[in-house]
Amino acid sequence: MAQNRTLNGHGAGKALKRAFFARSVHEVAPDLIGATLLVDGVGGIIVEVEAYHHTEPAAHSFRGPTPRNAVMFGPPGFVYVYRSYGIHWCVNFVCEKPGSASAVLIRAIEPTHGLAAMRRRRHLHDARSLCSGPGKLTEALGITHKHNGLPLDVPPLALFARESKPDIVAGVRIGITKAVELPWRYGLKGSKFLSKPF
DNA sequence: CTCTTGATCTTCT
DNA sequence: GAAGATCAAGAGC
Repeated sequence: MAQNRTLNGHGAGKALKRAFFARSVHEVAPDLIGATLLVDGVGGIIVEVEAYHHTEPAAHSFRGPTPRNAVMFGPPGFVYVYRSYGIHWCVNFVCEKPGSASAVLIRAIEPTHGLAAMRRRRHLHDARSLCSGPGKLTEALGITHKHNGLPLDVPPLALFARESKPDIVAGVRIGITKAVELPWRYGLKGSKFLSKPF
């Protein structure tokens, strides 16, 4: 409702607490489309995500715990940040329950808050290119290994619910070579801020 | 527009 | 030694 806009000052719904993630990753992933993610006040609307689960070989948790993926095996509502291809950072939200090792990879965001900071970090001006990919959005929001294991409902992280259910599209996940047939990628229909079209 | 390649960390073989 | 939940730049069409 409009009152929430003035209450939280972010133009989005109420703050999401970590309990939001204590259910199936396949329910959480589409429910995150339209939510607003902020890191120190910088971020925007989540428009693309992918679900991963330890029972499926594309997941980092498939072969059991390692120093890198330890957070995935912990409680829901925390962030798992990993190094991708030696150069980028990617951010996931842990779901379900301890040991279930499921998470949602955040793949694209529509920038709405702190555009100047994002442009400075990305050395780019075009809003459509600031957060249109998992490695791009972490750079724009300033997410690094220092954020690995932090709870999503405590500063510097903040998440706000969408105010109405958007049209969501699903498809196969991007950039993987195992379990390629699973349609576990979700996006905001018609968004111009996706990493790739559906 | 598409295709190729370099960057170089973590895990697995 | 090789592959991987990526990105940007350069070549070619």
